[in-house]
Amino acid sequence: MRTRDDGPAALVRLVATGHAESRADLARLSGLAPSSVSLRVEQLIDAGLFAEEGAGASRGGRRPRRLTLAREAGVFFVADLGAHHARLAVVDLAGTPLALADIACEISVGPEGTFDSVIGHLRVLARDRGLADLPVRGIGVGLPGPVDPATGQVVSPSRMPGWNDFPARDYLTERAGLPALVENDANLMAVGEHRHSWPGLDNLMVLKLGSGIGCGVIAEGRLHRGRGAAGDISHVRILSEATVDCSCGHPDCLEAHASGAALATALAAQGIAVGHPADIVDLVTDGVPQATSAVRNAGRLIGDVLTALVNFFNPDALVIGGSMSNAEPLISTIRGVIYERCLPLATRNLEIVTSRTGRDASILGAGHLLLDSPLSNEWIEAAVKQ
Amino acid sequence: MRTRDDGPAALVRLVATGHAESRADLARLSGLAPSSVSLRVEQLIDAGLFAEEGAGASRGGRRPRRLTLAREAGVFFVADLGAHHARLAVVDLAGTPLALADIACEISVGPEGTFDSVIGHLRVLARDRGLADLPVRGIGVGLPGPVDPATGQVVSPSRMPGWNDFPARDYLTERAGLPALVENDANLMAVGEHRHSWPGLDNLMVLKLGSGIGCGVIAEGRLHRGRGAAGDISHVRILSEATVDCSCGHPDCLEAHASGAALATALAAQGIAVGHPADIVDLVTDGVPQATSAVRNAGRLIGDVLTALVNFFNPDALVIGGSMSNAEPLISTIRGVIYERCLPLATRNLEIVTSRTGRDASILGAGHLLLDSPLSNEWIEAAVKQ
DNA sequence: CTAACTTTCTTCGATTTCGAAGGTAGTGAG
DNA sequence: CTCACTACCTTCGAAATCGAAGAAAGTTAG
Repeated sequence: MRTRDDGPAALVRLVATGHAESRADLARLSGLAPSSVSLRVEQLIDAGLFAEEGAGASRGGRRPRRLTLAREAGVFFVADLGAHHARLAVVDLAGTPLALADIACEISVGPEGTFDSVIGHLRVLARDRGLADLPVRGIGVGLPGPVDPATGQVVSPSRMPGWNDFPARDYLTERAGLPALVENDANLMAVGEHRHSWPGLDNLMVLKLGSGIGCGVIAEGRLHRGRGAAGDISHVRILSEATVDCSCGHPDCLEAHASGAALATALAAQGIAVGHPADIVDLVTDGVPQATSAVRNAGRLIGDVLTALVNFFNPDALVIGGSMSNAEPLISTIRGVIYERCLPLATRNLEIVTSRTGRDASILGAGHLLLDSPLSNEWIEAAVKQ
Repeated sequence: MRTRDDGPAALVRLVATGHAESRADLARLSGLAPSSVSLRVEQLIDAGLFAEEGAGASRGGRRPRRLTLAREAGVFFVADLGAHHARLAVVDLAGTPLALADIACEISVGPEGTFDSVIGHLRVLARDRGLADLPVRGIGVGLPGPVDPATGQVVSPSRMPGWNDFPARDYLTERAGLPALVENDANLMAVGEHRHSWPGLDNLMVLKLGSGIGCGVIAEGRLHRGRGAAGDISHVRILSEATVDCSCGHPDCLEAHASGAALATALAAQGIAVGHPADIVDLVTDGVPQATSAVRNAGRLIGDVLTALVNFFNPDALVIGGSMSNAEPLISTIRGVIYERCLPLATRNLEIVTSRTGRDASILGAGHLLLDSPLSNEWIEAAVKQ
C-alpha cells in the first residue's frame, strides 16, 4: 500500500514547500535514514533539480548546507481564467511566480480558442522574460466552473457557453504537450491559501466573493472535490422578500441575491452605476449608504448559509477572498452572523479572516497541485535516472 | 514521508478487509514485490496472525493458497453507548462480531462508572463465549456526543451530564490496559457503513435519525472529524410557525423540531403516547395520520437543511440509519426535497438510501477504526518481531 | 583558548527489498 | 491425453536502505 509520497519526488516536495532546508531536515521529515537522504540528494543535485546554496543558520551545532531548488529544475505554466480575463504566470516548482501577465480573454469563445490562446501567450511570456531555456514540467489551468476530477471534463458550467462536457484536461495535455491539470478556480484558491498562509490548519473553507460566489474546501489537509461540484454554495435557496430568479432555473439562490453581480444590478436599479464588483468596494469605502446597506444585506444572507456549513464541516478557518473581500462591512456582518448562530464548539477555535495570500492565491495553488500530482512523480523519477 | 501504510500492518489490513485473499493479491494491492510479500506473510503466519486455509478459486492458473486472519490473531473490545443503553461486542480484527450483548447503562452516572461497568461486562462477555484465550488488541467506544480527536476528550456534550472535558481516551487506555479509541457514535456508524456496504464510494454522509439527529462524514475515503464537532447538523436554525427552544439555548434548531424526541413530544401533545422513537415508526406503519403527518413535516425540515450540505459537500451517497430510518414517508420526503432543490450536478449520481449495514454499523466501524489506527501498527510489529 | 556539547553529514557493513527467472499447479483447446 | 497457456509462489543474486559509528563544523561555558 505504498502511498503516494515515496521516492525522490517526496524530497523535492519537502524542499519546494520550504519545509526542509537541509539533509537533516529531509531525514527528519521524510522518515528515511540520514544515509539514504544523502544518497538521494546527491542524485537530485546531479540531475540538476537541487542546488547547494551556502550554509544555513546553526541550531547549536554544525551549520547545515542549505538545499534549494535549482533554477534549471524547471517551471510550470499556470493560468487562472475568468469570464473576460485571464491571469497567466510562469512559476517555479514551489509555485512562486517568475513572470506574471494579465490578458483579455473571453471564455465564451469556447474551449479550443481559449486554451490555444492561453498556451500561446504563456510561451511568449516565458520567452520574453528569459525563461525559455528552462524545462516546462507541466501546465495548470483554473476555470470558473465545475470540473470532474475523474475525467478532467467541464460539467454543467453555468457561465461558460460551449464548454459543457469538454474534455479540458485531455485537450490541454495534447495541445501543450505537457502534463496538464484543470481545476475549478475556487479550488485552486483554496489550495493556494492553505499552503501559503495556513499550512498548519487542516480544515479550511475558502470563500471567493467576486461577481459570483465560489468556495473551495480543504478537508484533512487535502482538497475536497466530491464529484466536481464540492464547495458549491451559490445555489442554496435563501429567504427574502423579493423573489429573484437565478440562472440555474431555481428562484432565490444565494448567488442571485448576494453575489457581486447581483449587488451591481440592485445598485443600478437605484441609479448607481457599477461596472465591476470591485467598484462596489470603493462605494462602500466612500461611505455611499445604499452600497453599505446592500453589502450588509448580502453579508447576512451569506452568513446565514454558512452557519449550517460551519456546524457541519467544523473548519479551523474560514478564509474570505475575491474582489469583494475588501468590503469591511461584508466581512464583519458574516462574522457576526456566524459567531451568533453557530455552535460554540464550532466557533471556539474558528478564525474568520480575509485572504492573506492575495490575488495570486490561485496561481500558487495551481503550482502546488501540479507538484503534488502523480504526474510530477514521473518526470522527477525520469530526471533522476538520467 | 513514509505515510502510514507501510510495514506488516498494511498486509494485515488488506486481509482483514477482504481486499486480499492470497499472496498474489497482496503483491498487487500493496505495491510490494511478490518475493517480499512471501517473506512477510511467512513471518505473519509464524507470529500467529495469518492462517493458510486451503485453496481459493482459480483465475485460469494455479489456485491461490487462501490467507485468512488466524483465530489467535486476537479480538477487539467494542461498545456503542446510548443515553440509557449500551451495545457491547467482542469482534475479530476484521470487525466482525464474535459475541454481542445489550445492557442497560445510564450514561448520566458519569464517565468513570460507565466505563468501568462497560469494561467489566466486556470481560465477562468474552469469558462466557469462550474467547478468554484470545489476546485483546484494543478497545473502542462510541459516545453520543462530540469527542475532540486531538485529545480524546469529550467536549460540550448536550446530553451527557458530568462528561464535559473528561479525558475519555486516556481513562479508557489506563483502566482497560489496552490501546483505546473513543469516537462519536455517528462517526463510528459512518465508518461502518462506508467499509461494510459502500467501499467504492469515497464521499459519504451518514445520517443517524433516532431520538436525536447525528451525522458522520466520510471525505475522500476517510472519516472527517474537524475539531470534533464535524457532522453536526442538529443545531441548524430552521423556519417554522411555532417557536421551540432547543437545549443548546438557541430557538428553532432542527433537532428541536425534527428529532425522534421532538416528534414524540409533539404526538404526546395530541394525546398519542410514545415511549421510544421506534414506536413512531410503528404508528406510521399502522397508518396513524397524525404520526405520518408529523414524520412528513420532519422530513421536509431535514431535507431543507440537507440541500445546502449536499450542494456543498457533493457526496456520492447519503445513507440514512438510526431507529427512525424505517419510517418510509420520512425517507421519501427527504429524498424528494433534495432531488427537487439541489443542483443537478450534485444529485446526478447521488444515492439516497437507508442503511444497508443495519444496527451493527457502529460496532463494525469501531473495529475498522481500531485496526486502521497507528495503535495497531505497534502491536502488529511487536508480534512479528517475536 | 580550551573542553564539552550539539548538530550535520558521511562511511561502511548488515539487512531488507527488489526483480528476473524458474518451479508449481492449475485451465482449456485440440 | 497432450500441449500451450495462465496464474501463483519461491529462489537467489543485485540493488537499495538502514543504522551505528564517526568525522566535520559549529556553539557555549568557564
